[in-house]
Amino acid sequence: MTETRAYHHGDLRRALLAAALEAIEEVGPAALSLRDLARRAGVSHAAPTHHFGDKAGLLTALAAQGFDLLAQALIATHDDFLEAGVAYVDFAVTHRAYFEVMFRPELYRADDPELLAARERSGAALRSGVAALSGGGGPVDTDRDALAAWSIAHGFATLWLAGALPDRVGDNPREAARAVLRRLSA
Amino acid sequence: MTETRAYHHGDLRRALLAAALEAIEEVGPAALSLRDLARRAGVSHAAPTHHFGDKAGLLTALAAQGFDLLAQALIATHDDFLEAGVAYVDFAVTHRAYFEVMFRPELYRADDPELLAARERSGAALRSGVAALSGGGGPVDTDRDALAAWSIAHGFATLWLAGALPDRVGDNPREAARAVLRRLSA
DNA sequence: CGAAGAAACTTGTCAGTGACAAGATTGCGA
DNA sequence: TCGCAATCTTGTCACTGACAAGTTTCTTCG
Repeated sequence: MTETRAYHHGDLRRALLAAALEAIEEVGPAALSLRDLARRAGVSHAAPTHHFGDKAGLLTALAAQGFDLLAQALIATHDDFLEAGVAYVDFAVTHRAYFEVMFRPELYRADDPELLAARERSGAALRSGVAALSGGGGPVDTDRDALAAWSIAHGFATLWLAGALPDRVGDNPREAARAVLRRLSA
Repeated sequence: MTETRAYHHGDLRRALLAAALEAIEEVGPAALSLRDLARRAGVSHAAPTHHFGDKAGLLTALAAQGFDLLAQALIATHDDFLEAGVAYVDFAVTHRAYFEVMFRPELYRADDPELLAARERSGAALRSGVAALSGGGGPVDTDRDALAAWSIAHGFATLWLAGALPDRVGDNPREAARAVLRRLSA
């Protein structure tokens, strides 16, 4: 296992994405440096260009991958509203780097087809969970309910990540999120 | 009224903050360039340093001013929960540049005393509005209710700003926010 | 009034960055 | 095995934030 292999890294694209996740967790998506990623991967400063074109290209790939992972996490809750909300917050905290890129469309190409498809998959999974909640009879407005659910989960997640919440909320995001999300289903 | 006055702009600090608000609305807070602000204000590229030290200093001042404006907007709703929520969303949409900086603490000095004080004023105004809602008797948990209210308003606001919401939500943020916020008070 | 010192701003410079062009190396299919 | 395409490198440019040092204006105080 040689330490440095000249030319043909073998899996540079994947290595760069992994390095990007690390770097974003350290300095945030805005301060991300392509040259730093190249250094982390042990390649020259221009190597990333070949795989992603530019910085926005790399972040587009990351965002698409993130929406895909989020969709999977939501689907795994099997249309349980509360669990879907908790999973949403859990995803944001556990995959912070993904989440921070996903909702910053000015950093990537929001019209990328692959990304749009993955984004739609998460949206569908979310609505599906909400539809299960409001099945209890009476006139329901799934669209509005889904928007409310998405808002409360997304708001809690972003406030948590921004460190804006007071200490008394505790250090367990899943538990705290569950308590907050319950206010909506009550 | 001379067009260019050498030395002593007169109100450069304010001019730079105003230029920053403009620039952030155009390119976002991350892509903000101090040199661009200097050009907009008609001064040399190093002039901003004297007033703010560095980029983080400028954004700290902006964030503090933003929290102050938000607190005023919330206080003006006189402890009406729904109106406070609508005002929160309205602030985010109307003062997009402020809002985008305020909740990106990695961009500024989050331990700045003036900023902390302004932030605490908004927090108090928010809790005050929620306390008014839950005054209807029964066991109440104002902390948790305030967190839920903050989450849903903040989530809706950030999703709106990120352009993540589907078209069918419409183009009137106040109206759409009111419908969503009502799901919490019901 | 006027001089000293502080405040405000400028010019000059440096390392780091993203993007691009052009060239070198390697793997793969005909 | 030969040629070509994919992969990666070296070199370069304009731009940026930060800092150092100098210049101009304002203010305060003798």
